[in-house]
Amino acid sequence: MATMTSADLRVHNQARLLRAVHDAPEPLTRAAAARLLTIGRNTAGALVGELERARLLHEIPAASTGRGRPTTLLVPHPEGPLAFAADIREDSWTLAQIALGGELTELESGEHDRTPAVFTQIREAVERHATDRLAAVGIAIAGPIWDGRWLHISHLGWDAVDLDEHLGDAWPTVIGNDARLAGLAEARRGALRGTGTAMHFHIDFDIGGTLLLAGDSQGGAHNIAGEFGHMPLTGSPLRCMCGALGCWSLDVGTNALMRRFGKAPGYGAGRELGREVLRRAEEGDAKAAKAVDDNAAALGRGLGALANALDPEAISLSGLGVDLIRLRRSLIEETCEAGLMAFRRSEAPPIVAGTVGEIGPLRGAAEIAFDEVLTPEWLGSRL
Amino acid sequence: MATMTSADLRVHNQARLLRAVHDAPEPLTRAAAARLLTIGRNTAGALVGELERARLLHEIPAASTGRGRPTTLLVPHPEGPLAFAADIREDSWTLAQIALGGELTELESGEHDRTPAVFTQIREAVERHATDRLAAVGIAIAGPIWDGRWLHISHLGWDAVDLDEHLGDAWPTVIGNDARLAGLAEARRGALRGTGTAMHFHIDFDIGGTLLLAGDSQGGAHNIAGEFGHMPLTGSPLRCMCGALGCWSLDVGTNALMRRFGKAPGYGAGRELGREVLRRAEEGDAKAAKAVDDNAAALGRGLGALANALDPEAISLSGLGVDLIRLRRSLIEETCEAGLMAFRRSEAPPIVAGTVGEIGPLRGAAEIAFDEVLTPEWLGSRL
DNA sequence: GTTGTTTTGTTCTTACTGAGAACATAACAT
DNA sequence: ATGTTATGTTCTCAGTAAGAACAAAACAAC
Repeated sequence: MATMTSADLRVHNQARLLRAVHDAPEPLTRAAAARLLTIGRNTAGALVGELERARLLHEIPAASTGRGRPTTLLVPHPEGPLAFAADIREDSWTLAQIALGGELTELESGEHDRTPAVFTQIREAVERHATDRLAAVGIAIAGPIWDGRWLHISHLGWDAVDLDEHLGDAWPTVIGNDARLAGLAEARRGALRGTGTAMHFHIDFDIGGTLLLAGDSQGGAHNIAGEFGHMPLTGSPLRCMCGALGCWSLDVGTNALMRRFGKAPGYGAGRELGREVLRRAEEGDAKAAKAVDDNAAALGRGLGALANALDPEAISLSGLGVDLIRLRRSLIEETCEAGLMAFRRSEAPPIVAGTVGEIGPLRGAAEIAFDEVLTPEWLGSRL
Repeated sequence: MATMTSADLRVHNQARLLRAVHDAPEPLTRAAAARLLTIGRNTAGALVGELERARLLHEIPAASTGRGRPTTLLVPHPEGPLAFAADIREDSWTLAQIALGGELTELESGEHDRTPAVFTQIREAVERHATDRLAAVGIAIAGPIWDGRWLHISHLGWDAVDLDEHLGDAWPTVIGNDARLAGLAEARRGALRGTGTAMHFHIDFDIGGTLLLAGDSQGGAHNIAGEFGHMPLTGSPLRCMCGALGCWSLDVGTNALMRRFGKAPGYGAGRELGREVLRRAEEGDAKAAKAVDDNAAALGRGLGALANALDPEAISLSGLGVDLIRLRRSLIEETCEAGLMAFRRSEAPPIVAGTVGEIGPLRGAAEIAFDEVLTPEWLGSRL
């Protein structure tokens, strides 16, 4: 609960208004915004007027919906702030531009050589596209990031890469784990919208996720929470490359599928094989089907355990998880239920596929970038 | 972010002030409170004045500490609101009265027959002691409580006891799981004070806990989060009485100790045996020592897994956990570290004994009761 | 013992906020 | 053409916290 003076009040309400516009699934009218924030029409008019003059919001005539004087639609200002979001995958990257409200435009993409030089590539791409409107940059990457600075990405051989050496400070830059950001995207604009407590899991080579509380991804002490894949939830006897024993990720994800077919669980190289296993399972190949079964069962078992601990309203999945729901929904639900405490079974959390899709990490990166902007502090300096 | 008018501002700041007084480890002076809330001395004077007139705060001369005009100490008003807190254990209960700031006075205690009749006993005890000052009642009990209403306490044979049938509505009443409330007490007034992200585990017959974010215990969708003991973290092959398989609680806690000595893991009956095992282990009995070793190792293993997932700043333990830290600190730390992802090991979260002690659940119950009071809504109605 | 220093309390003014009432306006319905 | 409905606009008003200036109460230094 921050300090609040009568002058801060205005900025506070303007931040609420901008947040409402940004979060709304469809453009908000000025009248609807006033109702949503429970402020008077006069106050709404004053707030919007100042935000328009600050080139943050723009009003356009709204199509009339019935009786009553027509109102205006609140849309991002044509000269308003933009966020850039980058998604770094195992050998490629994408840069996109996002406006207030979430409109996303892809700017550029490329390949990289699996070294931290990718950050230079991205920085240069940002510089190519940057204008005065660029307010913040968000980056999604697969791997843990200690305190937003130290990268520990075992499959790229990055041990403790110092981001401060690779990112410029020309723009406020925030970075997050791809699984966390995919979850954040679902919570803000996808399947988990409106939930109080929810969980998201992104299944790729391994499994990562995030606890979402009221639309916010929980970062923990070092902004490195969410490594649910590195809990021993399925009794695997194997040692994980993270250093611990029996991690859930050894049984769920593309690596787990690959291991079934005698391939070393390399990262980045085996995504095609993973897809192939799914395809063969769909076509009736028994060995592939068994591998998918085991993957789904291990997924369900872990979800049940985590639901006991964290009591989510809903659980969403992205990446391979979407395929697993499509192919093995009932198996996942049964194993999840078996792992739930008995009294929870009658109201088990729904397990749903994410609706944001492949661009989840990119969207999530845009969200954390805009979170830097939609603050009373930033707003106060802009007005 | 709630609606805020210039009139709400006053109540908002008064709530902040009362919260500061309640949370402060030592009585706050008016001048210190003004600095803490970063409000002017004039504003502080006005706020305190109104709170004094509303019989919420009282000012007494403060001992002077050096130069400068003497200030006043902000203490609870002699006619101010009180919370009652009850702690229900397996065969006994305690009722206490708590004032703003946390001063706790035990009122009454008794035994019960392990049926929901205990709630009638407590209600009658509350009525015996209630005055106009009683503002809210908080209850701690060992077992999950669905949506604050349905109790599922297997060791008492309570399947879905409806609290609404057993608690009156004469006072606002809130109820919480004892492990969660012990954790809340540590976060507000104990070893976890000031942490952003922390975890607490209460080890009794089994193990329960809570995730604490900025001093708040996370309840989940049905206020029933925190059943970390019912995750399969240690690879136990046994079925748990919760209905799931391989729960952590099968390896940690008094029940786990008892099982080692051929006793059925009953609840409530075996606490003495648990203490006896600890005593014998301290005296050098090999079998007892091994049982304690296994308990501590299983504890550490689970803590490591959970630290990977939730990235706590610190972990505190209560109940049997305090003894385990005393007797087997290094074993717990080693097994925890072995379960951590390698890159986390250099900055593993400290594992500390709770400092609130046995009355943790009672203190936590008082906190949730006062949380009902220290809101802008309650305050607004009182002023 | 006098004087200066430091900290806090008190008073008054001021800039600013959002609410509310009254009225104006622009659509649709009859 | 007239009434209804929802929204925009203008003005007044009660209320907030900040800031400046001053008063008061303690200690420190000489």
